[in-house]
Amino acid sequence: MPKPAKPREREVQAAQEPVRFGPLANYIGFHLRRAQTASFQAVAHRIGQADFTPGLYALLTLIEQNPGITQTALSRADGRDKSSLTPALSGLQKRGLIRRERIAGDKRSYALHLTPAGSAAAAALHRHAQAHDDELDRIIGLEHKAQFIRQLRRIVSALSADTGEDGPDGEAQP
Amino acid sequence: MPKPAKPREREVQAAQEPVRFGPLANYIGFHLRRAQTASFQAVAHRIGQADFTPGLYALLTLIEQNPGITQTALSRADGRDKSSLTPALSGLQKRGLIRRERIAGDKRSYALHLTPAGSAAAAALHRHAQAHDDELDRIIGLEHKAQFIRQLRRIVSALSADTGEDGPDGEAQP
DNA sequence: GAAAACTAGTTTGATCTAAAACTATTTTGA
DNA sequence: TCAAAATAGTTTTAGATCAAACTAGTTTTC
Repeated sequence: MPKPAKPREREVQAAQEPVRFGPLANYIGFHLRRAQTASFQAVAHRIGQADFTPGLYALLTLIEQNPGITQTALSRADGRDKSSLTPALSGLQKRGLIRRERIAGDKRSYALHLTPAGSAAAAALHRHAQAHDDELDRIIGLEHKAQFIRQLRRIVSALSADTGEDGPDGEAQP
Repeated sequence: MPKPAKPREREVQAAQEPVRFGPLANYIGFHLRRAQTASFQAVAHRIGQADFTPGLYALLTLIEQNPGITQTALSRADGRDKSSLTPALSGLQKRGLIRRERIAGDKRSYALHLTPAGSAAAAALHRHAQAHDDELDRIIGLEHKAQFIRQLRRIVSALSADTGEDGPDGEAQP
């Protein structure tokens, strides 16, 4: 990502610094995407050294918190399509971080577990994630954090209501 | 997106409704991604009939608001890498929605403009976008909207500070 | 007790994305 | 001035994502 480095004068208005956002400036969706992208990139750079992405971290954590979870339940919890999980989980398995066990009563589904290596990786990633979220906490302000997360969750549950999804209803605030 | 349809009892804890989110429950970044995904999908379904994506809509609007903008400036304003814009803009040009004019003083860059067809498409999309954002407004509450957007923008500008990006500083609230 | 409907997971196809390498041009600075 | 550094945009590469089609196994229903 190259620094913009003082752009020179131009006859074309738009090449200058001040860009007009028009209706986008008032759209929650637009700012949501920009904030998410920025956050994603920041974490990705933090944990990219260890060959992880924020998405893989979320999978490891959800499996850690819910040993034996199935892929479909994991997909719902993570808000990603189950077909997206297939290659991600294969990768984690190939790296020896998770196990997939057949469930006795149902030969269709797998029970997912972390391996010891997976637990270790998760522990290391938690530290990075915590550091990143501390930064976000500073940006948002701890006194606003609870409400901010509540608002984000409300968006998730309201917009995916028609798809029957459950919003993250875990333990909310410390 | 299939409805989950009342899951039956299982011996595996995790297949049940209540999924534990652990540290993720308190991570702004996690909820940010989930909210953004949900919002993106909702808009995509709305405007998908017309073969548009939220990303294409943002490009059209930014070009509409900043006639003659260059691709690099557009990339910065939209928060996406310029290489991502190349195919998107080629598509818009092929569909006759934008023009790319060589800039007199600089043979490297293009000045982007909407065609009349592009303006018409943008107008139609604005209606969809407005409808979607009205829904988000209801979810967040108009009395909280300004602060919510301010928080999202703070995340963008704080996290991309090292990359030299400018946060969206357009006209803020109505 | 089958046939039909449903569920779990994978495969395939189409998009979208960032990053790095590359070409062409412009600016800088010694 | 002219070589080096910087900038605009494209190409290439690799990876992620969803949706739909598919396979295999399970439940429902008549």
